[in-house]
Amino acid sequence: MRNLQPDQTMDTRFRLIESASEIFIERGFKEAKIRDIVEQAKTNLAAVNYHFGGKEGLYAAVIQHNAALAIQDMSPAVSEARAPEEQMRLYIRTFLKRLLDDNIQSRMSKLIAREVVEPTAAFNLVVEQFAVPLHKTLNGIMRGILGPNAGEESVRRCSMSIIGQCLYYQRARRAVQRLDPDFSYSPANIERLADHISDFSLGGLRALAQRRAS
Amino acid sequence: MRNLQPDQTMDTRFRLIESASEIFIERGFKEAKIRDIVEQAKTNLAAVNYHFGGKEGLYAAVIQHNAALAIQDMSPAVSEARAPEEQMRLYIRTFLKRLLDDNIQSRMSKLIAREVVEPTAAFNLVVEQFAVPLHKTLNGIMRGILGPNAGEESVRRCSMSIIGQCLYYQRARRAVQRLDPDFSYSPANIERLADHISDFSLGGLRALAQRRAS
DNA sequence: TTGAAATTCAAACAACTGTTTGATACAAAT
DNA sequence: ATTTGTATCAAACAGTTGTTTGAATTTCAA
Repeated sequence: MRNLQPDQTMDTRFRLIESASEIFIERGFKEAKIRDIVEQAKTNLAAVNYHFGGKEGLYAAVIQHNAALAIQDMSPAVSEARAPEEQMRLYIRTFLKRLLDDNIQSRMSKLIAREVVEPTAAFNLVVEQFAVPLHKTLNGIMRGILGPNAGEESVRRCSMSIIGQCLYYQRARRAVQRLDPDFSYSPANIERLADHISDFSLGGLRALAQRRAS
Repeated sequence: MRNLQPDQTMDTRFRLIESASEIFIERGFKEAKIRDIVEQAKTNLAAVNYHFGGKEGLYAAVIQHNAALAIQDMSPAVSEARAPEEQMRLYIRTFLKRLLDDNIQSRMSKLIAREVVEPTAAFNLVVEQFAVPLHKTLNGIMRGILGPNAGEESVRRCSMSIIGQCLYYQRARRAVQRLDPDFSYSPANIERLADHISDFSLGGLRALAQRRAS
């Protein structure tokens, strides 16, 4: 049974979750090797099975841990800004930053992105609990721009057009670097990229809204 | 040494390349198991090493073989249509179809898409020889719509916005199905999806072109 | 037909990787 | 101090997977 005193036990658990978070995010569930995780956590190979029952248990703990860290500001994009156009800009900037920066707060977004593109046993949990709400938020913003007459189908496809653009820059990093040698993943350039995706998408949305109006 | 007569040798080589094409495309290089490939090819485990020198050699042969099959109509989008807007529609429809249909002709596009998202040892070859030309074609179309005053950077980002949308529907299939239960990967719906991406992107491009003009 | 080269095959090999084991160390409680 | 439960560790285990081996078979030219 688990012991919550601040002793070595908790330290090992914590160190394991920390290094596992990094390695799962970097390489994905299948390619992440337990031996690499325990080495980085400065503990023994058997520790994963002892504390988490196995690799899958560790992965579940990683999701739970990072969900708790991110839950506070998971969807901050909507409430603050007023016009849906500004909500969208904020949503895109926030999402893209999380996919591409190094913050601990952003880990859950990266885990979700992984599950979306290469599902594991935790797919249903992660999508149901995190991806669906995020998507619903974006759908709401899309509807705000497209207007009340837009069909649900059109709304969802616009959301996916935006998500798709953002994910591309995360998943296809090496190809991006080759196809656009000037491109940099610096914070400043990520801002500029978010602006491009926002401008591009806003143009697309307005065109769709207009077409529907005619 | 290789013998080109139409005997059992060539049959085995051919069957191996065929089943390997399917399995590499379906699961990716790392997850494709030689034992599955040889079983589907109805031959022995050692055949891969005998005929191709190893898994990597087989993968290289798969790329070469499918490149030869697709080379004839790799970039047919540009020449036929006149207006760049129509070129773009055709490009998107063709690319999306190839990513999502079951044609043998489309295999090379799927292999390229895999390399873009999860590079293997063949990344440089594949990107240099196939992805770069495809991208240049699309860049040309983008420039046709954006006008001569658009910066190279803007052109490239628009290309990537389009590619990103298309790749999303291929790579995130399971998430798409969950987030949009009505969505179907039927040929008819793929056409409609291509229309959406085209409309959305055309709106974005026109907005960018206009902003530049002002 | 015969013999050499090419091909196929079952088996073994070797490296990798998640899991289990049994011994040891440590902590807190009686 | 002894006991008990917890934690750590090195080692072994078991399954998977790419590769190699050596014998058997087939092919084909002389």
